[in-house]
Amino acid sequence: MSGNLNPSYHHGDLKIALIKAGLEILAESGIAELSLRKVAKRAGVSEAAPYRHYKDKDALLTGIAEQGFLRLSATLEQIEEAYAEDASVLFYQMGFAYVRFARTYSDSMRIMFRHRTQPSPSNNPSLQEATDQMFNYLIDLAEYCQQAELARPGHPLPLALSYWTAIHGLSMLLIDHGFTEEIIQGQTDETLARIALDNILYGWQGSKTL
Amino acid sequence: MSGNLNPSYHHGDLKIALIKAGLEILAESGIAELSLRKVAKRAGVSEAAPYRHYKDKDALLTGIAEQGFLRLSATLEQIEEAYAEDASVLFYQMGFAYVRFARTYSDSMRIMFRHRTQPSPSNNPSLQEATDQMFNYLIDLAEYCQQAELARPGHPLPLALSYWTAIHGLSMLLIDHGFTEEIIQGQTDETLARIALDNILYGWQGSKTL
DNA sequence: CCCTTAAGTTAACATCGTTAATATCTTAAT
DNA sequence: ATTAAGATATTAACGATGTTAACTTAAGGG
Repeated sequence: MSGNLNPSYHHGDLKIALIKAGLEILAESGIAELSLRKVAKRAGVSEAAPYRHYKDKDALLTGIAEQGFLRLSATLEQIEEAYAEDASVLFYQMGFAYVRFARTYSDSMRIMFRHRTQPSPSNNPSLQEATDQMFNYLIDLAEYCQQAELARPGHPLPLALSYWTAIHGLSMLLIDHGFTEEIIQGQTDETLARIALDNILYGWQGSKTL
Repeated sequence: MSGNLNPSYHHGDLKIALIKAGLEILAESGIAELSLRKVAKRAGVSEAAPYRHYKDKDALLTGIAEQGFLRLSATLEQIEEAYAEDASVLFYQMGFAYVRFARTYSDSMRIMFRHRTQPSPSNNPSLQEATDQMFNYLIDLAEYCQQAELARPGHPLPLALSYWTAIHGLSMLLIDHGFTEEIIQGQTDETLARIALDNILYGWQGSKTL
């Protein structure tokens, strides 16, 4: 109950400490350096210790992904609070924030949206919850825009879905070099985000009706 | 000049054969089994032979990615030819085809759009060319839709960019389990694609003006 | 106090990417 | 035709990684 006499045994909260160690390595050295062994060493345990808490590396990565979704949620929440008064500003700022998050924590993004052999939602309720929490800020956004008559009425889900696919696609193409110079022509992230966001709102027919 | 007396030496077109072997492994066993050593063995050479033709594994993967872009281009070309007469149908069918390609060749997609340490376009002209060729079918699509007055006039590039980000984002979220059941609610790929595509065309304001 | 069980350790295995040293084939100049 | 040079391939080895097996230690309830 009191302090651990032998600190190498019964770490106490190793499961959480491993995720923390993983995030530190990610921030300091990037995804290429993120091995189970290094995570274990940084957490101060032996290389096989993580297996008492995570089935395999994939399971630990899922834990890290969950943290990523929580941080992204927190970011979007801040944006929502900051710009709640003006739905139009909120619409653009939330998109910018998503792209900025992807740029800043690109390795986290890759882990959050990496391929998982075992479909996560069914097998991992807490990851599912974190994902849904993030998505709910997009639902909120859609509803704000409906109230401000920026978006058609009806179910907000298809609106949020469209928003996510577009801004997520842009983010991933940006961080993984999917664009060639011929395509982006030297334009900044924000300019590209504005193009995508304008289109979400007005569509290809867009300026015709404006 | 005549037949190779010793078939283990001077394979002849090993550079191409390695990509072919990689694609075979990808199709048969998936990305998890795609190691340089296995690729080499399947091509009938020793494990270090690939290094005469590719700087490292990443370089071979880039070659495989290039093939992926060429195949995707070919797919989009077929769609363009099949539905050229009706821009609206072409608009939707091209999106469906992109999503279907992602589903069918999901491992190829992950390699095509994986993170590259050295930004590919500058260092790899042929990959850049393959990417641009694919994107040009989206430019074509935008121009068709402009002619049919489905899209506003002006530069087609922002239109194609919006299209790509949205349909690419949807595809990646689909194949890497980015969606939870709460979000997609059991809807088919095509239904989800239709939602995204409707939005590209009409935007969030969409049905209000229709 | 002992005994079960959870949690951690060490050792080992197979696989992987990569490099060094070596061997073999091809080619072109002599 | 000979041979030197260069391209291409092989074998052997190294270090790192994910993972498992066998063993050890700590914690807590009867």
